[in-house]
Amino acid sequence: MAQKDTVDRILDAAEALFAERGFAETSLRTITSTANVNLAAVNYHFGSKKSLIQAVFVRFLEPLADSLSDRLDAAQADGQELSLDDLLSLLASAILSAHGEDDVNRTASFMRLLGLAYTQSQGHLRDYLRDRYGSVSTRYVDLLRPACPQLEDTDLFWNTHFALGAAVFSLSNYGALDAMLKDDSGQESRIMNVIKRLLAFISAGVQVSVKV
Amino acid sequence: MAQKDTVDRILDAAEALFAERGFAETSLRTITSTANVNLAAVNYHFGSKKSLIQAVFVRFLEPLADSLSDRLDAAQADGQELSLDDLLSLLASAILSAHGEDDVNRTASFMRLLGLAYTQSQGHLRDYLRDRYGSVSTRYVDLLRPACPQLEDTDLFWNTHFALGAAVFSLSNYGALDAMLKDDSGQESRIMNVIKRLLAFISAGVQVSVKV
DNA sequence: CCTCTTGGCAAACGTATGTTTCAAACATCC
DNA sequence: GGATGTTTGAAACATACGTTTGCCAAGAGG
Repeated sequence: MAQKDTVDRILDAAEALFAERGFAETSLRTITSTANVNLAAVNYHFGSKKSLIQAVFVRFLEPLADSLSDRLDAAQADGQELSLDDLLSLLASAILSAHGEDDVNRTASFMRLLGLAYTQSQGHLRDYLRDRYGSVSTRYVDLLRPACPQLEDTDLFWNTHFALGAAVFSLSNYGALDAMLKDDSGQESRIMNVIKRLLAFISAGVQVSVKV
Repeated sequence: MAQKDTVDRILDAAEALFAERGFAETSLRTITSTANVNLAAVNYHFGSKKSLIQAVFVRFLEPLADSLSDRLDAAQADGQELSLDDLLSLLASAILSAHGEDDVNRTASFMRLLGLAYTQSQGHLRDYLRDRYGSVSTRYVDLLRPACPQLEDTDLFWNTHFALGAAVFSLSNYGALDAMLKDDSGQESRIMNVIKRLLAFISAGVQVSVKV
């Protein structure tokens, strides 16, 4: 099982380092020496750095997409409609459970990666993720529509992206923000409470309809 | 005035390229050849790439900070309290006017930079900006408190960061989102309308209080 | 006229990066 | 147990980067 070991050690190291410093700022040498594997192992097992980046995302998104699909199946089985808050907490718990609730830091660091995937150019990643996970996300958004009957499609489009921004930004900078809060007020936050706040914020914002 | 020309050409090129591709992904060679100046000019005029990055931010933030201060002065002169919506649209118009409303693209691309400053590690930038513009931002947040009397300090802290995330994310990806919307619905957005939507979204979300 | 400063230019420097190579070690199967 | 295919290891490769250097042109001041 030497191979699986090596591959996973590389993925672990890459995931943590990418989340911490970004893609371009993380060299293969840093990754391989953190993972205690030979430099050439990355190109041997993954082919290139680009493919490594994609593999990191796939390893996280695959269970998430499955978990989200399962929960949607279960929730839709009753036949009754899902409310906005149902849908939001369903998504939140799918994300949290995708790799065990215990490892909340991993979730936070994945949110950071998600943010990076958007902000850092990495066009190849965006395209790759879209055509691999587009159907799940479309299914989710389609459920949002009847949950917010007062919204036009354009309202829904922008509101969901505002919400996505709030989530990605705040969770991906959770570490820095928590430190800032502690500086200012001496208090410390717990990530579950922040997620609760975030869901409330999003829920209120998403329902806003704007006539232009 | 050969110098000012060179300095500004570098700043223009750097601003656009950084916004488009990020800091690490933009080389000095790309910047200088876009700006039609010699490679050594960057290190001659700015000292280093780090200082160039800072200079790009200062060139944008300085007028913005001034414009925001002025507007706050003017608004506070009447003596009457500022509502949340007053404060939000005041900030929005300060940002838009900081470099002329005509060049909305420049504002969008600056939002992208702002997002990068958060997500890309660039610790030096974060510290530098904080101690240079911390006082203006503190002043603004202090006005937010009485405008949302029902909020605890912790509510306000997280809600403002959620709002910041929504703004930075959506505006900095405005180009991509607009294209996506057009693909989906054939419609096209105008950025002023999106800003209007964003303000409504934020206004609703910020006022949410959460008991934990 | 000479000197000194400022800005620009081409070339080079040193380093770090992603990738490739090739031989050695290892595992697997007949 | 030897042959075969797979995985590691150390080294090299080619390239791209930020930065530095040394020289030249133009202008200012005495």
